[in-house]
Amino acid sequence: MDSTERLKEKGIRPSHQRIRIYETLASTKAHPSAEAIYKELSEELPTLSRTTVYSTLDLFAEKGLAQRLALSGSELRYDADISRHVHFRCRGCGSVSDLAAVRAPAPPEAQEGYVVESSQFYAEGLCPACSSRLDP
Amino acid sequence: MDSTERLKEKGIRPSHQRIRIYETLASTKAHPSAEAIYKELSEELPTLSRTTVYSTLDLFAEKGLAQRLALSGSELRYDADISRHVHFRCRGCGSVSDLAAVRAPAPPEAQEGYVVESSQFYAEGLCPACSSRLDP
DNA sequence: GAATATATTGTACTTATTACAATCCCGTAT
DNA sequence: ATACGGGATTGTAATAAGTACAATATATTC
Repeated sequence: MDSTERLKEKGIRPSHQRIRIYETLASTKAHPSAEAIYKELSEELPTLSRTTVYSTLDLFAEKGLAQRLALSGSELRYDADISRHVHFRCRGCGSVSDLAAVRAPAPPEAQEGYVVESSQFYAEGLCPACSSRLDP
Repeated sequence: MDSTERLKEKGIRPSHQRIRIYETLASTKAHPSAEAIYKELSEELPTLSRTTVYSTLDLFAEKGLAQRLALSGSELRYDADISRHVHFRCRGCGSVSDLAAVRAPAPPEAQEGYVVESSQFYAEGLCPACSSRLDP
């Protein structure tokens, strides 16, 4: 299924900007921030505005087309892979990757009165490159 | 054990500011931000600086005296309860609470080359007050 | 008690994000 | 086809969280 269909399916009007933002997000495993996506697309779409990128990613997260990742780094990161998986943030280089070998916990059941809408499991530490660079 | 001992135990010099910041953090279940702690202590310690609060909380997190919580809200929150438990952020009022009934997952085992130093599991949605206010 | 190290303060700055008003663009009804 | 209306996009300005840094104060060691 192409990106246009994906957006429609989630009730999002598939404008050119939205399609390109989605495709950019979906084509990487780097878990980019809004700024990273903005930079990536700036050449191709010189009039693209930061505000559009921010609000579009926000919309994707609302509509369940992407995950919003709040990690200890400063900026929010996004992931077009909405399957349940564990994220890892390296405090050495700031990169965010998937811990594919780790089974992600199921979303918690709500306690009395709580409505759970999403959940996240993530770890922090050193990635292979940084641990060999900093540790030994 | 008193706060002074706790700080010493973790290799933190127990200055007056640090002790009061720790006690403030330990006396609440609200998971306050640096700013919230700063405001709370400002009356009592009029010369207290934001920078001190930020760097002290950072130090606590480094030394394992507190958990740093990165949630989808804008600011980092802190928790003096370092036991493994699940956090919940309400998108209605922004409050952060513990989901006591939910068993927190164990820290993930590192994949080849990764060094896992900490991990977090959290959920988002509506707290009891907001869900009855917004939903029905 | 002097010398040294560590902690705190205050200010300035950076960076991420949001607010908002103006403009643009697309789909539909005339 | 063309005009209308609403959502989408843009650009600028503002806010808010966090960090850098140099000066000062406080504590610790000799």
